[in-house]
Amino acid sequence: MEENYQPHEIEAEVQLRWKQSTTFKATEDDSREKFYCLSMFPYPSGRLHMGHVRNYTIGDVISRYQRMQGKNVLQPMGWDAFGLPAENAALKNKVPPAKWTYENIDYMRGQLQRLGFAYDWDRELATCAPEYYRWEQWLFTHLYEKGLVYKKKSIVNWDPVDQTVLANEQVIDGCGWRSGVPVERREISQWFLKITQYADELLECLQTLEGWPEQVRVMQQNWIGRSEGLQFSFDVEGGLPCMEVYTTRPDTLMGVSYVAIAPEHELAAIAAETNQSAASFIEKCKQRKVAEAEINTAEKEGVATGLFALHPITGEKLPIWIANFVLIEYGTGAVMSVPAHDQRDWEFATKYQLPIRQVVFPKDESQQCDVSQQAFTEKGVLKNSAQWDGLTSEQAFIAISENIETQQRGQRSVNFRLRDWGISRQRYWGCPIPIIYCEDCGAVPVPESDLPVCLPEDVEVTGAGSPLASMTEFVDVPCPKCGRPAKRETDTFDTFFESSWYYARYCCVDQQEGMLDERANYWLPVDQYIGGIEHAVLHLLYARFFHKLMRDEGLITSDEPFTNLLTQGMVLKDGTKMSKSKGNTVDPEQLIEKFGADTVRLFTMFASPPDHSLEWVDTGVDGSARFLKKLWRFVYSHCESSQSLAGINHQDLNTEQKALRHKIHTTLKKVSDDIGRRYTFDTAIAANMELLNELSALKEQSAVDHAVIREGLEAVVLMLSPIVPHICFVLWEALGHTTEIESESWPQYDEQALVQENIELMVQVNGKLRDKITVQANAEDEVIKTTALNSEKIQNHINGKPVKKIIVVKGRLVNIVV
RNA sequence: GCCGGGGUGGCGGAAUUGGUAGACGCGCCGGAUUCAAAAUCCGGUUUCUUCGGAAGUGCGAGUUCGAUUCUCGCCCUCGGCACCA
Repeated sequence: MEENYQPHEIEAEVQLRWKQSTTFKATEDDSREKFYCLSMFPYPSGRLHMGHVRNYTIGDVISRYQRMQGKNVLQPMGWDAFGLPAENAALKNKVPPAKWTYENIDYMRGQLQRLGFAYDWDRELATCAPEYYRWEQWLFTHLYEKGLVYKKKSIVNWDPVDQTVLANEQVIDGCGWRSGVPVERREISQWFLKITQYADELLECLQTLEGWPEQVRVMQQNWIGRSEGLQFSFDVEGGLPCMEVYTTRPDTLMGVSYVAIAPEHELAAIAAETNQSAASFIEKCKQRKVAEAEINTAEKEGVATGLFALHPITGEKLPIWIANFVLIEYGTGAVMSVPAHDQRDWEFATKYQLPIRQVVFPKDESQQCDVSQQAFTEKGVLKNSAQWDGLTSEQAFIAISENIETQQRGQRSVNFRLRDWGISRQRYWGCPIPIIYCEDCGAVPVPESDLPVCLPEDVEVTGAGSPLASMTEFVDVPCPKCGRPAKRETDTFDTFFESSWYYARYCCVDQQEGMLDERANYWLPVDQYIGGIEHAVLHLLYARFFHKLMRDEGLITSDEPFTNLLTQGMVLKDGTKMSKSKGNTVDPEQLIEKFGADTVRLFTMFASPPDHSLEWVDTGVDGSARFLKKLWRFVYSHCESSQSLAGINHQDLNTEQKALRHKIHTTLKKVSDDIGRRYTFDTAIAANMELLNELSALKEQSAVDHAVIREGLEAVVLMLSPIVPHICFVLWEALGHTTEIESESWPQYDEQALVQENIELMVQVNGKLRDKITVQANAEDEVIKTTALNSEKIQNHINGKPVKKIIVVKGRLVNIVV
């Protein structure tokens, strides 16, 4: 063993040993409990950032700990390789996206390997490889046959110069981020996946995900947005088609004073034929942007159509208004407006002087309620509501709904905020949608035998639209049905498509005959998933949806993909998120070069618990490096010592030795809980630092001293091995072991060493700490009370006052109340 | 606006079930070693103090023998969602 810690030498050497021994290769084994630990795979952007390092270190610590628990652990890694940055880089550097991506993957794989993560690299996958994406094309065609896929027109941001759809984030001040020209709202035909058909199950299963953070479950719940209400129709004057509305407050039906429709509603178009102001208002709304934030801040505006709807109970004529706040996508695109009981309706009514009719009043009559100031949106008791007067909102919900149902005018129904998932992207670097358009046969899915539809990789990206559209060798194909000339779809899948099922593919990455095989059922569901909170809704919802699609395709048996979810906090510097644009990034590679991988791993785990944000402090890294040096030198001097090594018989130890063993085993107990249950790696590390401090405080004078210190050092090395695996690998061998530390079990604490003869108790007077006493661990309460009262300091604080009560908390404290 | 985190020394943070507030680390101060420096080691480090103590976990109340922890009302901050009828 070298006298000084040389991280770079030992890390390279240990990594080679792991590779030679195929230590982390995972194989299905029914005789052992499996543990599938997965960190969200990276986009190959070029180099790792600190967020990656933190994410993957957390996963690695959990994986290595579970391995020491005797579990059969799978920890894979791969690449979320399709996406827009590759096209941007291509434009900038004149490199094809495929080349750029594969080079980045090679570089970043090297970085991950230098960090020593215990991945089974045989299962590595990249989503841009045809062997991978062919199976999602296959699934898509199956979903098409099942009717879970459809094509419809939807409104998008269209950049007229770049000839492409832009994401909302790419529209800056209403203009394309690169072209700088105003974007248009354009209706484009796109493919959709019927995620709404799974809305109920996606919502219900959230309750079973007890291993997920409450925050993420709530976010998904809100996103799915289930509501119960009544859908019914208004007759419209003049023989026009009747108008469907949806409301969650049927109890307010008698307070309706107008009806509002979306500018895209069919009645709006009818009105526009004769009403010039309606026509120009609809035109104005078309100009507005798609970005929802813009819509929200826009002032409520509308125009009367001149048309009238008839109230389903009273027959009263209600004006129909076109309003910019009514969304065509939600419900029926039309709402019954009750200004007295809905704040939006109230604002609109106030602006256009429409009547405000209060029909619900507070249950508590003393409660203030003035609908001329604002809407009263709470539930209450009905008045001004004909036969329903006196009913509560809850009773009226049922009674009024039943009335409408009896009239056969509508029915109670459930609505979701969730909309179907638009998966078409007019972009090049993605998975081709396996569809062929034939003039006679329409949209025809590519037959299974013709899959995969490979994306041509050697292309020139110009920035104007997708290069696929102009590649006749890609586009021109015979129709699979009739054989006549047809055109291939040139849109690609949203890249969330690839990331929705990669976790399953890792289980059987070499399977060439099918999407998944029986090995997926061995490993799934993922026992521990780790990633950023930014994926709380999109990725984690799509993956749950895909899991159910694959289940219903008969590919897997479980209902949910991820049993436990850990959302790691952001890496901050100077109080804000590390990012290139802010110029406050820290390059992990430079840190590894300076300190070695173990120090970087140690610091990222030590600085804060994984689910909190991590404040990066450069000098903090020095502390972690110092600790590892200290550990190394301690083991070195221990091993160089000429002291012989005795056996340990706890009963025969002296007080100091017993105290040290007590520290060793309480630390073992605490760290097992910190790493195994709490995932607070920071406190686990702190406890080991404390233990090492105490071990080094003992002046070694005997073979038994030497043995107790040896026991402590071995415990520290084993406990830290999931966090800093390289140094622990070497120290374990230095401590005389001939087997690799990766085959060791997690150390167990010795109950006998936890027992103490004497314990220290806090003594409080009126809840304030005044003294400490030492008593026998098994002392009776009476003895403890007497000892506490005998203390001189305590007597000073009691100061002759009568003692009212003495509270003894076993093993902790005594509180004397005077 | 709604939902969810969070607010503790100079700094990152600990205190797991209501029971020693400030573990561990950084920084700083003092000392040892050194020709000197780096590195290393030892000691100190919440504030105030008449050196007896006193106060102290965003602010204000409350429950309790005892509150960083529980309840109520505020303030600040971070994150998410947002015209969803």
